[in-house]
Amino acid sequence: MAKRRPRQVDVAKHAGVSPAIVSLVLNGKTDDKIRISPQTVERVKASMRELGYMPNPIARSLATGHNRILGVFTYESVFPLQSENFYFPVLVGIEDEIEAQDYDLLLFTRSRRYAGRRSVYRDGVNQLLMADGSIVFGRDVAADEVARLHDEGYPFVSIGRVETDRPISYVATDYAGATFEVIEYLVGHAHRSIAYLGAPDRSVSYRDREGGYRMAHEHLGLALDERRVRYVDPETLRADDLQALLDGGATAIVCEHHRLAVALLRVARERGLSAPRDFSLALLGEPPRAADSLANCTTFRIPLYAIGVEAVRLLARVLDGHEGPLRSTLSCDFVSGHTVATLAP
Amino acid sequence: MAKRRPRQVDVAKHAGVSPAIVSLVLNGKTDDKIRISPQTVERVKASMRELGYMPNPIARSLATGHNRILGVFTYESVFPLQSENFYFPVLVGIEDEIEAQDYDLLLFTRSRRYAGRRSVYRDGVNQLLMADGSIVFGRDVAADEVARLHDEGYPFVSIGRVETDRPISYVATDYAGATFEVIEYLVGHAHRSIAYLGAPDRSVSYRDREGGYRMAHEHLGLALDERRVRYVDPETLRADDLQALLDGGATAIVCEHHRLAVALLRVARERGLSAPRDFSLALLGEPPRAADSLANCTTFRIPLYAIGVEAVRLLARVLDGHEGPLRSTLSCDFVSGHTVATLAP
DNA sequence: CTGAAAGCGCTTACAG
DNA sequence: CTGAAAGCGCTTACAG
Repeated sequence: MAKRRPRQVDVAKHAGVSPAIVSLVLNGKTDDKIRISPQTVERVKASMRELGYMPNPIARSLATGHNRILGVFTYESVFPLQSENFYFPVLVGIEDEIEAQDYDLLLFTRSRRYAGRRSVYRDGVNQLLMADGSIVFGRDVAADEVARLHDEGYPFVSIGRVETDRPISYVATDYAGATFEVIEYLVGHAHRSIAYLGAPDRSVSYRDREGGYRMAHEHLGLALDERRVRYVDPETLRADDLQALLDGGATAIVCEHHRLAVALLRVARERGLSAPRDFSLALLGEPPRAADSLANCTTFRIPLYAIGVEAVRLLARVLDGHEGPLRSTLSCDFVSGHTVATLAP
Repeated sequence: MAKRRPRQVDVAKHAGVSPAIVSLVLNGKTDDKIRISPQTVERVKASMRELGYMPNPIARSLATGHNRILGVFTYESVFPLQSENFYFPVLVGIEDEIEAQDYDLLLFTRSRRYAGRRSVYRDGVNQLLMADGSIVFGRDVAADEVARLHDEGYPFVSIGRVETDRPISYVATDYAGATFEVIEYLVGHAHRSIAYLGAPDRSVSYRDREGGYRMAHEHLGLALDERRVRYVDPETLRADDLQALLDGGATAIVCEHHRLAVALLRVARERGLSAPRDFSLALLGEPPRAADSLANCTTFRIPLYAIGVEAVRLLARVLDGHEGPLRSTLSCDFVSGHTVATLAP
């Protein structure tokens, strides 16, 4: 049958040299200090061709300690290959840049199958080790796992700021700044009393937005009424909730999440209310295309593709030996939309 | 600094056993014939935890000869991660099934950078060797490379039939059958004289369609006029070409490729002609969403997602030791559309 | 039931 | 300029 592939020794024997020479010729280390006679090089190359030799990349990885493979791990429950997925453009950016950096791309799809929350560790074993380095992302990057990865010395970059005391590398999105800008815009339209509708789960990116909201109040000299900051599940949002905010004097509402905004518009309709007629509305982050009711919403655009690209760039630098954490924060583009009206004095 | 990761020997020493025992415990080979005392197992596990040991997957790959990684290589110039890409749904199917089969997914993005046509071989070296097996696809899977892969004994599955004498595994699309069905449909609408507009490049999938066209003529007892079979570049298609076909008696036209159909409708419009009023039109394969002018075209749907899934299934069987080539041919769904009219007698 | 050894196929100091 | 050897970190027969 198919006789086993020739190995380096076979080539060495065939060419009458030692395996080391074959390795050197293979890796083109023939010009530096270690000089091999041109005839020898030619003889080795001829033998390689003749025997149809091709080096085993696994063995090479073991010997060198790297393999030019970059891994991608997501904490999302579903791999972001579905193009409607929020993270899909990030993945495209990652892929493009991994190609540009001349790496292959390993998608850790296996891990998904293991119970409970997704985890980089399976039975306590780091699943990323096959790749030279990895990018991890998802709405909820697990701070403890990331800390452990760091402590192990595994090279990785997180997409999304992670709250940990470890000096990890990440690319963050400036949700705080973008939210600040939205509040500024509302204030520029004469709003002084802006309600904040947040998700019940206070993940980092949400808290960053809220931070921007609070900072804007401080910097712009607006009074902040805590009764106007509400965390609510879109499922349970009632028309009464909206009414209460408006009765409390709010003239504008910002929503952390598109589902909150959709729910808000729905309950508004129940009462015959709409934006921007009865209240102004801004969304803190781009809505998915499918959310028709938000097509013209005032919001900001998250640079998803660029985030993916930047993550790979940082990872490449880490792998090139950069010491210390590497961090980038990318800003969002404000989108004025049509759900904010100037408040009549 | 970060002291190097503990290896198996370290655990062995710590637990006072030989490395072999650690390996056995690690791989749970503790129940079969080789029995290790429960205390020993516990001691080893405790040592592993204590030292924070995690096995090196590369070393394991080298020793076992596999790593539960499946590769994906495309002959397309651009990786099909762009969601508008024809092959994108195939990739999604591949990814889903690779996950289901508990493998990781290695995307060979590196190869793209190497000059000329895309190739599995870089400087003569098979780039796929890192993965246990791979799926290759693209509009033009290189028959010579695929033959070589087969001769080397590398496990792979091709998406798309490949014309080679080697018994390779592939999943094909029944373009011939689908085209047959289209012709049958046209004949059912009283057409007897059906022109065939093909691409100048006669890649396998195109020839399969043409085969279906010819077979349909034979089986349905239709005369086939070779002057009605034309290979033409969509760029150079002229209104005169259409006119000539119609003057020659053609009442219906089938197009191999959506760009041909778009071009055909364009030149038709120049003459004030349209389908299905002045001629009937069918497209031999689903148009991309962006092709508005073909939104209602009579055509057939290519089961792209299912093709990806099936390819992974075949590959998994090959890796499970199945001997001999594995082949699947998936059929397309006819889409009646609105570009075919019944011919007045 | 456990240990010592060879092997997976490379690369890289280290001698000559 | 080239060879012999050790090492990368595992697994798997093979002895005991």
